[in-house]
Amino acid sequence: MVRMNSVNVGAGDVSSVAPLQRTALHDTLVNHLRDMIIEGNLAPGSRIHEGHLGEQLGVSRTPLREAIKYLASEGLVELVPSRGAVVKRFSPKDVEDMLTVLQSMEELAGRLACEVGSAEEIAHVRALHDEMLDKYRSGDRLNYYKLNQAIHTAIVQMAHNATLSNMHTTLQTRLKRIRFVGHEGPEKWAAAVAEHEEMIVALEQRNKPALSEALGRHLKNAWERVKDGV
Amino acid sequence: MVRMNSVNVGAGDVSSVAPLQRTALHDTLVNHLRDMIIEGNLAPGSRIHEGHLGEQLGVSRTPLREAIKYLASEGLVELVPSRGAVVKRFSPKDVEDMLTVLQSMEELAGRLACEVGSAEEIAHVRALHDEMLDKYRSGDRLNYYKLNQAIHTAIVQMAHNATLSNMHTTLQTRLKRIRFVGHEGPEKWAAAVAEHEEMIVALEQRNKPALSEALGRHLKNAWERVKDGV
DNA sequence: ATGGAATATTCTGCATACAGCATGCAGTGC
DNA sequence: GCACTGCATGCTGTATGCAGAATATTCCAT
Repeated sequence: MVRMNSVNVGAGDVSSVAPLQRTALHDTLVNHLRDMIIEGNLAPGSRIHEGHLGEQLGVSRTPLREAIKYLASEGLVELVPSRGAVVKRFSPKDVEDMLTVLQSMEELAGRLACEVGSAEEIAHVRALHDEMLDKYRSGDRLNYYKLNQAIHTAIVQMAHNATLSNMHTTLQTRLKRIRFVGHEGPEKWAAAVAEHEEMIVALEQRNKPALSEALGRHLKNAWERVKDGV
Repeated sequence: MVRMNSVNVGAGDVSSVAPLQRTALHDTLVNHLRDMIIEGNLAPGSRIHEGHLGEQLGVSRTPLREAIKYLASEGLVELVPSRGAVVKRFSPKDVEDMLTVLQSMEELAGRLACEVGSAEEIAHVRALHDEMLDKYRSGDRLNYYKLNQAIHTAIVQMAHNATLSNMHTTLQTRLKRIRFVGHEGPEKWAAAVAEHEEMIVALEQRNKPALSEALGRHLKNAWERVKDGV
């Protein structure tokens, strides 16, 4: 759940020289595997073959295994003793459960954001929103989707609560696999955009209950909209 | 965050022979290290020396490293590239953040428990509560504490939401290190017990808002009570 | 032909070995 | 006397090797 810190160890930092980003192999693998799972390259329910996968990626089994353990804790894979790791398969009930928690988190984040978010942060979210509207108008679904996610993430970030951010990210990641399926029709899409507009307004007014309620409703509706596609 | 399943793989399960509990070393280590961290055997901020620790526990570095990666994802340790793992140190702000999220989760759990909890489950919680009262009256702090935790866990369990349970457990574990410090005085202790009584009543009446509110207030107060001790 | 047992194979789990990076210390130049 | 460089040491990160479990295969019996 907590993303690993790629701490930059600049011994004697000279003025403003950017310290180079060091990355351990197992860390890289965590991200790579996560992407593979989300994008479906590693199908749910399928076993992860350390030997093959390692060879395919050009790494030995050790860092690969370490990455798998990390993802197991994140809930993306399941560890079966003596049989290795399996990409976790989520039942509809699992997904509903996650959404319930995610909704609760976003509602909390909304309230906190209204309290402690800075004017700059709010402006930033507004900017993202406007950009998203552009993508909506031009029918650019992929970038619409990305900005959509970015907005939700930004609002959670505004709560300035590290634990909340981490857990939200974890859930959002798990659900990405599901949500990506959601290619809703024009009218549903319009409804989603309208909800976003509501959210932004509530945020700009720092209207806690309104934002919280809008976020909750938005998520609930988002699920209703894509439900059939799962 | 998700506890590893120690799945019992009985190849050819004969009638009702208890399948032997297979446990992988890295899994065992996860639990062991977690306990060590919670109990303070591994001090916050201290580096984890793979060589020494492994020798001390009688295991090689490989499963130890795997366990560390798992705990890193859980947020109990931090991975520093090329310098290994460090037991995470939580700032007061971190603790407050965790409690904010924990509170939100318990409130949610309370609402769900009122909805979907069975009568048996409610009776079970009541039993735990009565037992806890016994410990309170006899001044048995340790068992009081354990039952206290058990009650909160049981209520969350009643929500029948796996994700919520897992995340709640993760947070509760992280905070255990902190909460254990809480040796409050008699009057504060009495207040905590009173709050619990309130919770049970609300649960038995399936009074959603009341239970949710009581849980939230209880946690907030619990924090106020032990705050100074941190 | 089919079910089952014995065997062969494959894969996981753990240990060990090796390479590279971090850190502390001594030595040298200013 | 101070700072910087270069070396030595220790630890992390990765690869490989080996033992045991799980699974696939084959062969025999019915």
